[in-house]
Order: sequence, then structure tokens, then C-alpha cells
Amino acid sequence: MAKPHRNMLVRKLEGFGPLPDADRDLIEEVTQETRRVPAHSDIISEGQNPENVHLILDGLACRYKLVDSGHRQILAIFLPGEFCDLYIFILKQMDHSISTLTACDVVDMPREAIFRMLERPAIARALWWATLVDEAILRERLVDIGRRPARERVAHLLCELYVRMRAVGLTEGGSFDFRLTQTDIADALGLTNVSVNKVIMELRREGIIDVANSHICVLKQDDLQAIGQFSADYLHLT
Amino acid sequence: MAKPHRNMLVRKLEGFGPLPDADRDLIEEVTQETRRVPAHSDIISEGQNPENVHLILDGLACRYKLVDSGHRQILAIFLPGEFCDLYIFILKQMDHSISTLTACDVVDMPREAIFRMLERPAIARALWWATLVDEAILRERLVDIGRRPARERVAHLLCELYVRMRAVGLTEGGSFDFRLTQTDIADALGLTNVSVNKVIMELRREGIIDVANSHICVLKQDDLQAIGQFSADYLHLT
DNA sequence: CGATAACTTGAATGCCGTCAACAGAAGTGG
DNA sequence: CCACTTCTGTTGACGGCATTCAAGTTATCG
Repeated sequence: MAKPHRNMLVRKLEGFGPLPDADRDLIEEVTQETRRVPAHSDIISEGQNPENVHLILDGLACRYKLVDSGHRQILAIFLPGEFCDLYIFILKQMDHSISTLTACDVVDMPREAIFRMLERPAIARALWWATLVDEAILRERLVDIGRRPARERVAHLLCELYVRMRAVGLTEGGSFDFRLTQTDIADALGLTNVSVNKVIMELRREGIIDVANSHICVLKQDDLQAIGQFSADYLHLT
Repeated sequence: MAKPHRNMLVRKLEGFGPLPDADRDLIEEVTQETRRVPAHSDIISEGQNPENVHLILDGLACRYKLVDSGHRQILAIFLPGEFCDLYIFILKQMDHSISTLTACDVVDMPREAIFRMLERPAIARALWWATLVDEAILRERLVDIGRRPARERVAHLLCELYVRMRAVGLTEGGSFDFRLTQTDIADALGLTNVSVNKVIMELRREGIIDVANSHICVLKQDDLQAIGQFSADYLHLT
């Protein structure tokens, strides 16, 4: 196992396969300028015209929509190394919003930088792959919300986050930094914070997970995967 | 309003903007060979290696997944003119299945044909647009299932199907061919056929829709949109 | 025209949402 | 550094929407 690259986007894209050094250099170049965004602030809002593409290098962000009742549905959770809206600039206006969940380092990338990256075949393939995986995650979430009870949903999401965090080198053993609130989880899973809390307390009592100090430790990975009917296939990690 | 083109894929792609005649000809060429697939049969199944790309020219198809409990979650409904899995061949294996809902005319398109189409800028842009719209539909469905009660979900789906059918010229006034079963709708919306039936009966009693002979007529479009909190923005029709 | 699938309806159960109250943690300002 | 506010987490009681189960009716297909 090679030492993970210091650039989170390189780490993410090398989940599909190794990149030439020149490609890594280009990625480092276009991710040079970052901006610190405080927690709970929109990076871009529904209705706006998408100009730049947004990349998260540190922290957690999400795609979401609000419904008339005032409830929020989180459509995607973005980890470090992930684009929020890679190809969205084809469309004239955003049909959803992007917001930080924690404080984030964000790159506002002009589309020219995207085109430069797409000229490199290895990067282009990796970006394509990343986009397809994003969609697969979205589909899996739909299955979760449509056809699985609360306990399974929460277990499934925890498994997914663990594997995705591990894929970019952000886990230590079975544990990783976990700054999502229970309300965030609820909004991602079509539940309420109360239901999420009851499931998490149950999983803790059963010794399957341990949560403390913005950290989660998966103690019984097999059990958690079984509860959530989780298989990592849809993440298409090679 | 120009007369709709006889080729359903041309109709679909011209939803983004007109195509040069040469592009239309190419599309007709690559959609020449169709295959008749009976209702309720998989076009490609989870776990398989995707070779061809599949295009529906007539009938209704869907993307779906099964969960351990045996329940089906429909992830997308494909209308005539729509690709089921345009870019999926990047991935090594299918993480979901594609199945017909009614008898269909299907094109099994080799990826070379896709590449030929992508060489035409206008087609490439339209395919890109169609892909982004597919994703937007998926996101909207997630909001539906995650945060809206049964009545709103059904109303929203009916509005969406109406607008999408109209976009490819398959409506007459407020009515269109409607061959989805209530179980299909339930599987698409994370409900049961019983719940769907109760909502539909209610909408019929209220004189908002009329269903008969595999046909649906939206009698009070405004009311239906209000119930489903439907706005066509996310379909990005230009 | 018989068999199968789809639709319709009612009754009972249950999962999850809503409401509410409190505890603990984190962040703010004096 | 402590008092205060605010956010997050925790728990219990209650209610409601959707599911399950079941039975019967109507379409559809071979």
C-alpha cells in the first residue's frame, strides 16, 4: 500500500487507478487556491446560475433541497476530495443547493480548469468514474429510503461512509472522524433526528458501534453490514 | 411548433435544442435495428458486464434493485427516446437491473455508435443534458420519497410523467397513454400498491384525474401540481 | 372462456413522526 | 475564566400514516 498522496483530489481519483505524475501535478496546480467556508453556509443555492465548479478538500458538505413543509432532504454527502457539481454548468440554473455541514476548505474551480483536466485521459476516465459512482450512491440511497426501515438505513449509511472515508485514507482501523449531527443523518435518510438517535443508541448498546468526541468506531463491521444489507459493490472501488 | 420527428431519440434530444439534419440522419442510422422485448423481462441484470447501451424507442422500461425483503425499488422510469444506461460501460459490472414494464422496442447500441454520436457537438451536448436531467429526476424522486407523504408523491410523479411525455410529443391535451400498474408506481415511490390505489381513487373522486383503459387524463393540472408541489424546473426543458 | 394479473376496499397492526422535557456539549461574550 | 446561550443528544408518551392481511371485483391475456 503506497502512502496516500497529500492532495485529497488525487487520493480520490486514484481510487480508480494510478495517475501519471504530470496529471498529479496538474491536479495540484488547479486545487491551489482554497477558501475557508464556515459550517452551515450555502456554497451555491437553488436557482443560481452555476459558474464555478466546487471541490471539497477538507470538511463535509452536502447537496440538499427544501420542501414546502420546511423539511430538508440531503441528496448527497461530500467527503474531502469530492466535487459537488462537476458537470452542472451545462444547466442554466441550479435545481438544488450545496451547503457545508462542517467548516470546509473549498476550491472554486473555473470550468476551464475542468477542461484542462479532461484533456488528460487518465484524469478524464477517473472523473467519469467518480461521476458514475456518485450516481450509484444516489441510487443506493433511494433504495435505502424507499425500501428499508430506519435501523437498516442508518447501518447502511454508516457502512458507506466508512468505506468512502477509507478509500481516501481518512480512517484509522475501524474508526474515523464523524462530524455529522444526528439531524444531518436524519435529513439524508428521510427520518427524524429522534428516530436516528434511537437507532444509534441501540447500535451502541449492542456494542456494534461506539460514538464519542466527533468520532465513530465500527466495532463489529460484519454485523453492521448485515444489518444494513451493505455490499460495497456499488462504490465500484477497483 | 414544428411537427415532431418520427424518431423518438431525435425528439428527446431536440428537447434541448434543434439538431442539424446530418445529426438526425446519424441518429436514425444507429437506431435502425430494434428488438421487441416482452413486458416484465430484464434487458440487463445486476452483476452482468455492460456491453451494449440500451435505448427505448417504444414502451416503458425501468431501472430497479431488489432488497433482501423481496421488495423492489424502481430507480428510474424510461420513456420512449431515453437511454437506460448511456455511460454505464465505464463500470465493470451493473449494480442494478434494467427491465421492461410493458412490451418495448429496444435498440442494443454498441458503444462505438455512442462514440460516433459524441463526435457531433450538438448531439454530445444533448446527451450530456439528458444525462444531467436523468440525475435531476433521480434527486427529485429522493426528495419525494424522503420527505413527502403518499398523496404528494403520487401527484408529483403523475405531473412528472405528464411533462416528460409531453416533451416527446406523446400527450394529447391533458391525457396520455398510461400503462404503469399501481404496483409499478408503488415500487417507484417507496409505497405499497394499496396506498397508491387509495391515493388514486381519492384523486379520481376529486375530479383531478381520470384513469381508464390504460389512459390517464389530468383534468385539473394546477391542482395536481399544487398537491405534488411540482415545478418542472428540474427537468430543464428549454 | 378460463386463468391470471390488476384493481378495490376494509380492518388491524406497527413503525415512525410529533411533541415535550431535560441533559450535556459547545460556543459566545462579559 | 465563568455565566450564559445555543446547539446537539437523549428519552418517553402519544398519535397517525402507511403497511400488512384478506377478500372480492374487474381487466386482461392466452
